[in-house]
Amino acid sequence: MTTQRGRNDKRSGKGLGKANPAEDEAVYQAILHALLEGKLKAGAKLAEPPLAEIFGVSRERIRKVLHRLGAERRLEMIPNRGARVPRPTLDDVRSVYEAHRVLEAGVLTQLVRHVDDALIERLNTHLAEERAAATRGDRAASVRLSGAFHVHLVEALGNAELSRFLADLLSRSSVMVSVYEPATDSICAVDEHGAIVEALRARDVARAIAVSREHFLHVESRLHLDDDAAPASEDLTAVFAARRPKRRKAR
Amino acid sequence: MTTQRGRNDKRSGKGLGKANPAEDEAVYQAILHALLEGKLKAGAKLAEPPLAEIFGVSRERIRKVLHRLGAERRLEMIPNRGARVPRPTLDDVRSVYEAHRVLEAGVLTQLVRHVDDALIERLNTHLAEERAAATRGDRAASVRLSGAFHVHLVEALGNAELSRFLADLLSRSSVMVSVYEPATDSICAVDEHGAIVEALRARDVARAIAVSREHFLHVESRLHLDDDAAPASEDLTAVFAARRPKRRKAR
DNA sequence: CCTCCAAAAAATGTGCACATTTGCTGCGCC
DNA sequence: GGCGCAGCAAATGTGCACATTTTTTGGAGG
Repeated sequence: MTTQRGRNDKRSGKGLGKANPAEDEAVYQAILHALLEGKLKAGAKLAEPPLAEIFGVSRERIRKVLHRLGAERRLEMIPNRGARVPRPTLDDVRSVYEAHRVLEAGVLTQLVRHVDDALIERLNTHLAEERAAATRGDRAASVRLSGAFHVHLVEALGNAELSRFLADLLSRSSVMVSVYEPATDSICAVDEHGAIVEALRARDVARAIAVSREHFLHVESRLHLDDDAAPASEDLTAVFAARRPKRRKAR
Repeated sequence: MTTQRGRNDKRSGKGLGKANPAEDEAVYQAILHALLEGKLKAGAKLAEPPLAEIFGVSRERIRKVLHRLGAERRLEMIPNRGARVPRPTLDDVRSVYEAHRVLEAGVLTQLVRHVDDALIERLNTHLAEERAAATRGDRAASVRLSGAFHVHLVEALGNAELSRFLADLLSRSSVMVSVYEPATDSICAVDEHGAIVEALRARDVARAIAVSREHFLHVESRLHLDDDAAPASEDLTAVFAARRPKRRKAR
């Protein structure tokens, strides 16, 4: 039976089985970036054919990336119905913040056992950067440095698992910012970060945790549903503009 | 160039695009189970063709599952070189245990704020089960219940993110047990679990964390490299025996 | 005008045939 | 006898042609 199919075609092996891992990564990074930057609307559908066209790669390439993002819980995959940008509920967001808060409590508990002057100094250097960014009104840098502070804390433990958890939480919460925008420009207050460092320096676990807890509750309380605030584009072509040559015959 | 492909063949659409999500899941679960049970040797290669033959599914099916397990860091994927069972170093194991310890410290900190009689009662019920299993010498149940205790703790917070982190850590550590066997049958001592519950009941954060910490350090100290202790089978056919009919022509 | 249903269109899922790469074996050469 | 390299076998990676869904469309009936 097996239908000896007649060696149908075989284009001049141009870019066929060409192993190009970098291309996968490029598409992955592009979509991930768009997600993290909040350029994609919350419930938006990410269909394979258009993306394949936009990036100029095969549909399978796109498919693989989409499923990967789904496995990382960055996209919502529904069998036979494709990928969508998740639309987190307010409880989902609170859940992420709470997880971060709980995790940091554990980190601080462990950290007071290992504080040394070098660590305090590194943290203070970071605080100075944060203050500088806040002073000159650089909002983008402030957001970035604010998250980086917590990363510094967990990385001080040198535990890859914990660092990964935090990175996971942070990336998830940055996606959510596009929906539940944390108010105006009042990101993590630098003072609160400073208070954490101060408590660490004093080896005062209870106070460090208390400050950290207040800090997070403070941020959480600012969450509010900001429906129309997200101008995230609807059509994918605009979002991923100029990512790939999009091989048209012209040119 | 564009290769007018000549509609080569088309077998009698037997079971071609047959959507069968359950089959993916079955293969995934089978391999995951073998991994968690420690039935797979530490550095073993998991090649696609043999697995496809064993499970009686297409190679793509296997491939997808393998990559998924790789994304979950349960398998070590090397481009163009396939999947291998990871060979964790002693530091890797310590890292997992430390992460668990830190995480639980945070969980306990948060938990003392929400303890109520119902929770204490549930935990005590669980402790009774653990003691019963220990008394009747049921090692399998003891191991399972011992892990379940920590799951109970984190689930008491009702935070999906944190629960997922713990599940991740637990599944990772159970794989490692096959290499660094935690001594004889001295798993988590029930007494230490009881002491945690007792501290919780008393709303004594510091003591709960201290006990938990001691508990984990206790377990960690028992880790040792047990080279020859793992009789994990080498050939895959034996490991996955009788999983799938392995459709031979003979009915 | 809305609802419901059938047919068409589009999108997702999967097996297969290759291309490419890796691993291995054996033969020649130093 | 060992070392290196050419050739071969096996395994991985990828595009493509379908099958199978899902979604949209269009029209008949209430």
